[in-house]
Amino acid sequence: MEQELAIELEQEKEQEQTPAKALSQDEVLQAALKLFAQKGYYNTSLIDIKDAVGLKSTSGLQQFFKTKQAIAVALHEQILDSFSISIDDIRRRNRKASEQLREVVDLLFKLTEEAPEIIQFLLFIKTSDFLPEPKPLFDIAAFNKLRRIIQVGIKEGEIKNIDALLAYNYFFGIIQHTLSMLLNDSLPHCKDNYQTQVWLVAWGTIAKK
Amino acid sequence: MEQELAIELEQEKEQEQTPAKALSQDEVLQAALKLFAQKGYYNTSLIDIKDAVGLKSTSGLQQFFKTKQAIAVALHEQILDSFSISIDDIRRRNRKASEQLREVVDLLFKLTEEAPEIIQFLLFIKTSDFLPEPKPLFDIAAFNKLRRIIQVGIKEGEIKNIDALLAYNYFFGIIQHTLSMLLNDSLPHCKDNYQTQVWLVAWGTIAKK
DNA sequence: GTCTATACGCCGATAGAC
DNA sequence: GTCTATCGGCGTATAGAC
Repeated sequence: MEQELAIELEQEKEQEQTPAKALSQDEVLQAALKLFAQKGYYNTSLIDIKDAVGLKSTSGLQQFFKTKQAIAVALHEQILDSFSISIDDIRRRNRKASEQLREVVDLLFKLTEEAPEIIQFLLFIKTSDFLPEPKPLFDIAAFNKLRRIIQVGIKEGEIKNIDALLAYNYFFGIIQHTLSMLLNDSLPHCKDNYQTQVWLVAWGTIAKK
Repeated sequence: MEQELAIELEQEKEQEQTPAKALSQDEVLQAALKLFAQKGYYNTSLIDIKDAVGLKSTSGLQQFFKTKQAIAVALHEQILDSFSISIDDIRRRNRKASEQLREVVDLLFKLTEEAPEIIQFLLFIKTSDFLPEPKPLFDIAAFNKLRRIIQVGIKEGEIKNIDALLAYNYFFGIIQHTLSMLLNDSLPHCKDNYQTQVWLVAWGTIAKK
């Protein structure tokens, strides 16, 4: 009896390779992010998520998030907010639109290398999968900040005097498509090469000649 | 008795407002296309589809397609094939890469106006939703034909001497992003305006100056 | 041959007891 | 936090009505 109990405790100890703490909300989000990015929202079940964080039952997730949808929504907000903050930071540290956009592009490429799931989620997740009605572009803070950069660039004479939305479209159309191909392994990953080259072309579509 | 029969025949006749036939495979595909484009693959149930084609039971769909997945696959093939054929036609009728690409762009804009579901499906559906393993880009005939146009353009000196994949990336990055915004109503629909303007910018990224 | 009604099996999300 | 139970929805299979 006592032995059996000891063994059970032993096993329990081994399971908790994570030293002491139980489980943090952020671990759940991180695990979900990976899974959503890999397999998509609908192909990811709560069972997958609970496995990824080493829980025995999906019920354990409920302390953090009531529903699977709530996980995706939280993730979405967190990533967009974080990106938005990065943009603020970039705008603070640089004055010219060209510099700001260059840093944004650098950030996106860096993330694509180091945390592809984030880019996957940021650019290619269909929010309609987990949001009742997809948020219009203009309600997204990060988008508006990028547009702002372009508007200022136009006013300051750095960027061609065209509709800011069109300019956004040209510039980020190229960037986004490039990232997409990188994520697919359709383009080889010698990043330093592209990064400058792609930047030059994208900037060339909107720069005042 | 005879009267009843007569009435029944009468009713039957009225039901068949579609002259004679009951339900065609293409009707199913068309209905599914609309639904998939609107709500996505997973948010569309067979019940939605059967409602859309006016059936009383989902079983009626099985005469055409064994499974829901089979519907999506058939749709995917049909659209890609049709697009591929259009490209062949365009290549036959034009000799210069610039003319060919211009016509491809015109076609895409036209479809975006007249049959947005097709563009939605063509450009923005995640094939991994219904294909066990997503087809690599290089196995898609239409993609390779577009790339071919660019390769020839490079050889003939029309297009800058850069990697054909990168050129594809620049050109269609802009086009695709534009179509995406049109589908979202993020860009107003005064197409004649954009179409030429967007084309010029996209072509400018790859044209030999 | 074309469609309906019904039923089965499965899985996922959620709630409650322990 | 875990386990168990429930509930609902979906895709699919079958048998039969017209």
